[in-house]
Amino acid sequence: MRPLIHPSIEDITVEGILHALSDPVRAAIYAGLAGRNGAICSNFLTISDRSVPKSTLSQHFRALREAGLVRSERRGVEMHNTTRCTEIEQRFPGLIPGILNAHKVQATGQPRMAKRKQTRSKAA
Amino acid sequence: MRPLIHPSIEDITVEGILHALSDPVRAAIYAGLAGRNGAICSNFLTISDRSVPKSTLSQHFRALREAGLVRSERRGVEMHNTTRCTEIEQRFPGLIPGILNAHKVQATGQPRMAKRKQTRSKAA
DNA sequence: TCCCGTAGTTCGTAACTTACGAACTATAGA
DNA sequence: TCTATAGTTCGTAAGTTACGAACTACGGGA
Repeated sequence: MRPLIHPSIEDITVEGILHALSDPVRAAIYAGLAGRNGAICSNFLTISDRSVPKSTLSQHFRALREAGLVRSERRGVEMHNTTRCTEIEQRFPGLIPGILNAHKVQATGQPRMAKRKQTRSKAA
Repeated sequence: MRPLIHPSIEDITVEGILHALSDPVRAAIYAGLAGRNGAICSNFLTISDRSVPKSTLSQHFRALREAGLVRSERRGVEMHNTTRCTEIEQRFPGLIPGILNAHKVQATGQPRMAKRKQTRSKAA
């Protein structure tokens, strides 16, 4: 089994991060990891009411890891994953919060359709 | 020639935005558009010291447009393109600035490698 | 009105990427 | 050692992307 690849902070690219998080499953996994403080892969076999095959899940974790978003560590038979958001925040301030917030807005449908609440922007 | 497709603001997705901007050429085009206030496609036939074929460029503009990032308008024989960042900022606050800033950080190699300039953060 | 030049689009195809099942490796515990 | 659990890798089918060639759209003469 080939060793886990974790890019050093200065090798992390914006393109890599955006690409990794442009997939809805990976974005959900990442948001899930950021919510708790770490989790094992199999916690995400079901995510957003959708079941994800084990092999696909493994590839998604690899993508997140190699983009530098996640740190994975073997603990016995399990793989423990945590986000690297503190590091990334230092290198690219505002990037991850902006993305996570946008995903949240989209999921909860906030500005979406402006449910008769509409921050009273020029009531025209 | 099929008509230009501009998604309405509530149909714009985070995944779409991230995917569109995860391509270095598209990210550069978008940053270029955000810098000036609008430009025509052929302004980007050369970008980041790299020449981009016309057909590829056209596809990139289509991708940006259909992700909701750019508005294109025919003006005579040219296509005038502007970013939709004000709209997007309302729906996904902080997303676009975070991404643009991250690209800038990466391009100017700020935290990256800390070229002996290093904003004198704890001189250790 | 016709013709030409410029700006951008579409089509076809070759190259690349992704998803997932089957078969595998790694570890813990009995 | 045997078994169960957790995750990885491989092969392949399906999807996506890049780019040249051929096209459409528009403006400006003559």
